[in-house]
This record gives sequence, C-alpha cells and structure tokens, in this order.
Amino acid sequence: MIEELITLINKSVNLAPQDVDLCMSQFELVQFPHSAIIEVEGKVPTYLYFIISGYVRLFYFDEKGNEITTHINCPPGFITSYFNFINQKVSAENLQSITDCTLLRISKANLGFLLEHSAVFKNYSIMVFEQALAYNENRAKEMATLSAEQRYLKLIKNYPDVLKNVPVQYIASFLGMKPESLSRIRKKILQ
Amino acid sequence: MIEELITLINKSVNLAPQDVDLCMSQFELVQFPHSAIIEVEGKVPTYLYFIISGYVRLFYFDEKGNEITTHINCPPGFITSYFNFINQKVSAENLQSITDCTLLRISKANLGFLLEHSAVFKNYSIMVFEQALAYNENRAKEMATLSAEQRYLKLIKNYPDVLKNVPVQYIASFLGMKPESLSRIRKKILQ
DNA sequence: AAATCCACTTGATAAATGTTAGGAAATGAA
DNA sequence: TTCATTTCCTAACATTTATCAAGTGGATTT
Repeated sequence: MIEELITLINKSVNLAPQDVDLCMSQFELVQFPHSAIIEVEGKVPTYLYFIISGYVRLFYFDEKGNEITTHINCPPGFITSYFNFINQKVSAENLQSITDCTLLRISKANLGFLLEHSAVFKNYSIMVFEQALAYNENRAKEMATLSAEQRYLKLIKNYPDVLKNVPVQYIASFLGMKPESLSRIRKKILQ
Repeated sequence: MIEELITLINKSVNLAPQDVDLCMSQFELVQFPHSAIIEVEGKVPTYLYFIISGYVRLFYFDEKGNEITTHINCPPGFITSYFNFINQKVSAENLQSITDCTLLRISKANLGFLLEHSAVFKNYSIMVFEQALAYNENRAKEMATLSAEQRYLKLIKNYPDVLKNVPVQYIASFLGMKPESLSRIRKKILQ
C-alpha cells in the first residue's frame, strides 16, 4: 500500500532507501467505509491523510446549516484541513469519506519527526505547500472569473472520474452553486 | 524606511541585531509613480516587494482582453506573483502601482542568502507562506459561497481604506464582478 | 409488494448579475 | 484654458443563478 505514496514522492524528489524506511515507519494504514466522518469539526485535526483508494471530502456547515464542500480529493493525493493541521488549531471542517476508502495517515508529531530526520522530506513538504498555494490561488481565480457552467466543464475535463464517484450535490457545493443549477447545466450539456 | 519591515517581522519572530543588519543589507528601496508597471507579464518576477507606502495590485488580461485584478495590497504587506517568484517561472501577471508608492524589494538570490544565513528569517518565511495559503483558501471559499454584495461588505469592513485609494473598477474585478454591479451594490448600501 | 427515503431532476418564478449604451464628472494633454 | 480621455455612475434589458415546490426513479426497509 505504501508503494503508492513512495511512487508519488519519488516523482518530485529522490528518496534514498533509508528515507523509504523512515517513511514506512511513520505512516499508518487505515480503512473507512463510505460516508464515515474521519476528522470532526471543533477539534484539532489529528492526521494528515494520503489517499490510496476512494474519494474523500472536506465540508462544513454554514450559518443556515447547509453543508459546504470545500475540497474533494482522490488517489494519489493528500488531504486534511492543512492550515489547522500544520498549526494544530481547531478546525471548523469535517473530513469525510465519500466512498469506501483506504488511507495512510501520519500525526503532526510523526510528520515533524520525518521532516527533522530527512532533508528530502523537508524539501518535498515545501513543494507540497507551494502546490497547495498555487492550487488555492487558481481556485479563487476561477471562482471569481468563470460562470457556473464554465467551472463545471473545467472540472469534468480535468477530473472526469469525479463524476462517476462523487454525488452531484457535493460537486455542486464544491463548485459554488446549488444542486438545481448543476442539474440544469448537466441537462444543457447533454444536448 | 526599513523600520516598517523590521517592525512587521518582529511581530512574528524575534530578530537579533545581526538579523536586522543582514536584512537591511539585502533589501533595496525603490519608488514608483502611480500606475507604473513594476513587474511585467511574460517574464520571471525579479523581486519580492514590501510596501512602505501606497497601493499596489496584480492583474492579467483574460482571453477577451479584460484586465482581471487578482490581488490588491497596501502597507505593511508583501506582494509579488509568489509562486512564480519562488520557483523563478514566467508569470502571466503584471504588478502595478495604483498610487505613488515606496517599496522595499529583494531578489530571489538575496532572499536565498537571507534564509540561508538566518534561521529566524527561514522560520518567518514559512509563516508568511502559511498565511498566504490560509488567505488563498479563505478567498476561494468566499468567492464560492458569498454573494457579490456580501463580498463587498466584507471588503469595506476589513479594509475600509481600500475604497479611498483604489479605483472601484479594480475593486470590482478583485471581487469577481463587473463595475456596473458594484456600482449598483454601492448605491443600494447608501440607502 | 408497499412504504419510505434519498438523490436527482423539473418547472415556475424571483433575485442577482451581466450587457449595452449613454451621460456627468474628474483627469490629463495640448 | 480647451479638448480629449478616462472613470464612474445610471438605466433598460438580457442572462444566469437561486428559490420554492413538486415529481421521478432507485434503493432500502418493513
């Protein structure tokens, strides 16, 4: 299972055998059925997760009690409430499995251990951070400049498998629109 | 002039006298009249800027040739096309002064020198990065969930001086709406 | 099989925002 | 100054998206 993680990291940096061993010793394999709450709002996020299989989302409840999905991720990707995990602050978000899923997880303390004992992982973590920054900047830009239909078209173009595995209500929320609007957009596109 | 920068950094980390000296040796003071293009699209961003006085924005041209403002900043803040500056990649954005302004700037090489020779600055730079990530994540969330009016109300509540110093067309673009929409919203709020 | 639930869709209508056009006020150049 | 340009605002109309209410079909329960 951990090979997926090693493979992903090796695409960005070169892991020595001892790095691989170190990595394997710090991550823990866990499984969840679909719709399980993995990390709950109101607490400090315990783990950073790497997705081996399945789909996972982050969501919170707005002032009207509506679920707002802020992130959806799939293999091979990391997911957690990053800022609150890194700074060990209380998060307002829930991490939930969308499908059955297999994950690797690492605690803040163990991640710290990993980064202290291997400059390679430290460099890699900075890269992940930069990518997350660029991703969020791009997402803000798209939300500001694209119409709901353009945002949906871009999503299915870049992540076609999301549609097969994630309920449309979650997709609608993630794209910043109502399920009814997404339903109409989908109907329009079919013709 | 550099005192503003030192003061800001000292709010987050404790700078020793030699850190202050090091910092002063790496930053350079520059001035620009209003509406000057400070960094131009199609090139690798040369400097990271710290704003001493004045307002600055980042913008690009979309496929229809419209200016899209992605960031607006004021003292005491940093501004550049972060991702492209850090990775020394070609940027699609222009950095422009909105008002007359006084800036401190540092090249990528000099920033590297600063981070290598002072762990304090290294820690500070990681904090700045984390804050930028949190900022972008929040901005994406607001763009996805708030109406144009709510976004404007939040802006003038959090940054009331922006309104006095930045043309409304830039503000409208930054908030992801047309100037006409912002004009209507402003009129509505007055009553 | 009937009842229930849930996700998704559909339709009618309302609200928000975009588009187009024009005009007043401020700004800059000759 | 005067003229031209730019910025900002306004209005009428078009389009997009939200809201509210209802219906469909599949899955689950009893």
